[in-house]
Amino acid sequence: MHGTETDIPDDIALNDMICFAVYSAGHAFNRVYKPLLDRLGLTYPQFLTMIALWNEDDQTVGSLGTKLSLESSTLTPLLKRLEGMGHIERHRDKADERQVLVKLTSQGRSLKGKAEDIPGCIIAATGMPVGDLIRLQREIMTLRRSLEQYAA
Amino acid sequence: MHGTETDIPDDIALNDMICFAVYSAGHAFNRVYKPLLDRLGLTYPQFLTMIALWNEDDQTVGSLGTKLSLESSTLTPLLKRLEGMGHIERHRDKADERQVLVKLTSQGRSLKGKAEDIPGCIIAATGMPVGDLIRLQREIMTLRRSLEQYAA
DNA sequence: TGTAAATATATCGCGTGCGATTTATATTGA
DNA sequence: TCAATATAAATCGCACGCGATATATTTACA
Repeated sequence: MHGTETDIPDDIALNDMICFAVYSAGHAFNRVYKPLLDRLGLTYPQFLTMIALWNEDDQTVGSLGTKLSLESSTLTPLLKRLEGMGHIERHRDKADERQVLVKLTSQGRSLKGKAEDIPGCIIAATGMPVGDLIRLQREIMTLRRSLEQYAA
Repeated sequence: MHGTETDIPDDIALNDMICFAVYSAGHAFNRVYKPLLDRLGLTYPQFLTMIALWNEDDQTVGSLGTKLSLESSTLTPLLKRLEGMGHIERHRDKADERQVLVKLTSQGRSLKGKAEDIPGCIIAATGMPVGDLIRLQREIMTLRRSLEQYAA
């Protein structure tokens, strides 16, 4: 019995698994983003990092990690690449030398302008009304919170 | 204006973006799966591949790639690792030597038994009623299909 | 005060994931 | 038939993503 409202399927089928739906939808998003982000010279995680900085400049690596749910082992090399491209600067915090502060350069700030049409493209790509999209987005964030709570 | 039903936000905010919701929910699933799959000695993509084979043995690399939305450049090394563990065998198709057929070994088949409690754990981790989960899963698959269509 | 514990970031190894290319085989059509 | 084209996997380079560990700095507290 598959797909009924109350039973857990006896056989595991990829297309009935919510984790696989999320996994493959993530890949699908990446494929839509790829040509849009190529114009900016950014990867998708780099783009997310820039968004976090456009919203709040001068953050520590840890603060970015919390917002993006990424470890320093992922962020440090990524930030070094953004620094190499000239979009950000990294400096140890004078008040607490353990921390590294990440700041946008003027180049990094101005990149935001080139990204302005991207959200509209993504919304178009989903083929869904914005209201449905917002509702779905909130449900997935709720799911994420439950999973994080369970994993912790 | 954020979060209204009709407007595209002026400022891009991570927590309002459906792509980020999907991206971070995917990571959250991975963190929940990690301890469960460690018992099987599998990674999450390896687990998905085994599920595809438990449902239909003796598939080509291309068929697995279609079902998992993965390229041969991802699958080939992954399948070699599964082969190295003794879960599968890979042989060129006699009828069409371009294709490689992937078959479960008896060890690979019996691994399914050790995975039987995993779906229940995942459902518990989501903290959602199964009915809601199925509905959400279908909505995300619909989203995925739209994105794939747009990317193509 | 001075040492143990905690905190923040960086480094390393391994497994994805994909675009671009290569190699081998099969199909097509002049 | 046989050369051009198409198809299927594999290979390579690069960028995540994380667990485990290392390093540096700060905090706690005996």
